[in-house]
Amino acid sequence: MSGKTVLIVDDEASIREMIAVALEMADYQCLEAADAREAHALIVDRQPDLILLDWMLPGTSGVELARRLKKEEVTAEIPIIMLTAKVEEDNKIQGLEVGADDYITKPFSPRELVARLKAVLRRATPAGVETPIEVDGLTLDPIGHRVSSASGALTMGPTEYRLLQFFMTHQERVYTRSQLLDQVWGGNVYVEERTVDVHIRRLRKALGDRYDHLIQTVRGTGYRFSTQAV
Amino acid sequence: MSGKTVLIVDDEASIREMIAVALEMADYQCLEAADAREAHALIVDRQPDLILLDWMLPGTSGVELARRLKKEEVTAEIPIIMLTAKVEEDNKIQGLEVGADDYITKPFSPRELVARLKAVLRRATPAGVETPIEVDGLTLDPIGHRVSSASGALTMGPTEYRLLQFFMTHQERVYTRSQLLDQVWGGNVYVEERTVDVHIRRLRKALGDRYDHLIQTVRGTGYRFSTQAV
DNA sequence: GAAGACTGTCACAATATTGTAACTTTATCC
DNA sequence: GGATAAAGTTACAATATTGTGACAGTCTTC
Repeated sequence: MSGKTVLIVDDEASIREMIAVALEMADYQCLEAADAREAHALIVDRQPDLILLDWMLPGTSGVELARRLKKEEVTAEIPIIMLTAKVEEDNKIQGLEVGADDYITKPFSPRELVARLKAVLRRATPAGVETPIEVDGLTLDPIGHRVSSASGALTMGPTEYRLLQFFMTHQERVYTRSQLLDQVWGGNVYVEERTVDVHIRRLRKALGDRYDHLIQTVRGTGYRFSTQAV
Repeated sequence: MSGKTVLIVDDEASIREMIAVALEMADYQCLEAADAREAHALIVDRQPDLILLDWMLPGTSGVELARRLKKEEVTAEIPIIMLTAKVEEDNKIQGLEVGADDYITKPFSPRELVARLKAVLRRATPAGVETPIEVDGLTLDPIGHRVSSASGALTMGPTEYRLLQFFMTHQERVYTRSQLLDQVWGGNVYVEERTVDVHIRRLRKALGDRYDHLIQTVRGTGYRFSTQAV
């Protein structure tokens, strides 16, 4: 249910597959890329929660890719774990500079990989997730799993809650129905796009007259959470 | 059964493991962290009863970490024992300032470690844990191991008591079934998640109509103890 | 060693949530 | 202004989640 998405970037298919199998057993969803280009496309498209990046890559090196990713706004906050044959001090320093969050030296056990990965994700998430988010008196408290306004608590279904949480952490940006299905429903569900509309409707209803204008329709595209008038 | 949770923060895995083995034999549950970040994540996540902190840490020093922890509300009352190669007066003063509760100089015997640790825990517990907790007339008295309301004593099984105690010391926060199993049943038991539901039911029943609303169901997630209406 | 309390699990009941289809309303384009 | 596409709404059946009572095994207590 909490299935985070992990992007595996390595040029050896066998290694990718080995990792993917291990991660899927631990309920992570996997994406695979063999080089920097593929990686980049998948990141933009699927917005993984974590990137497993091989130190050596054909063309651009892993370090170089990491550096590029950390510079871009979209990808800057995605944690990166470097896979390296042998961490040398030099590498480590270079890696830390570009912002890798952890290192794993090959060969490694699946158990270790999953453990490290959990640790990194745990470290990475709290900042954003544990703090209550407030907009115009509408507050979402992720710790208590509550939404409230001045006039009291708002009740809504789990999906509406997740939808609102996603929107409040990604304000002022339009998402297509398909992106919302990916982000809120989680990767590989087979659900009609119009279903999003229905949940948007339910969310608006739960928010009430006072706040339903925050969920804005962008005709022909999707929806947006915005504090600015349409 | 009284298994307290101890967080070991040291960058050397071998030392961590040595300590962990010693503590586990003495019926403590151990968590391990190699650096300040991991430590922080684990503290937030698992809320240990005591922290064993190495003086020297990569990046942030142990002293610095201790200072930070003592400042934060969540962690301020968790006792800290510093591990140092050799306590010099200078260190000691610095350490006392940041609020470490004891020092142990490496190398130390497991026996000594456990003894010191017990002493610190004995000293530390009264403040936080032995004080009765009261909510809306419902009182849990950890010393007498009793729960009472205006209309008299409430009886419940041991598990229900621990569950209530956990909830009353962690109010307004949602816990998943798996987290409750970790926290209330204790780390490594293999029990069905639905068992939590049954004990929640028993606890609610024991609390009676007057108080059972304090245990709230958060559909799709878990349970929460809250004085606020749903 | 028997009575009683406590636990964990199961099966079934009670609810809440979900996705979809069908229908209505609103915006857009010519 | 009418045709057409897109989004809003509602109702409903299917599904998922939680509540509840019962039961057998285990541990306590006297």
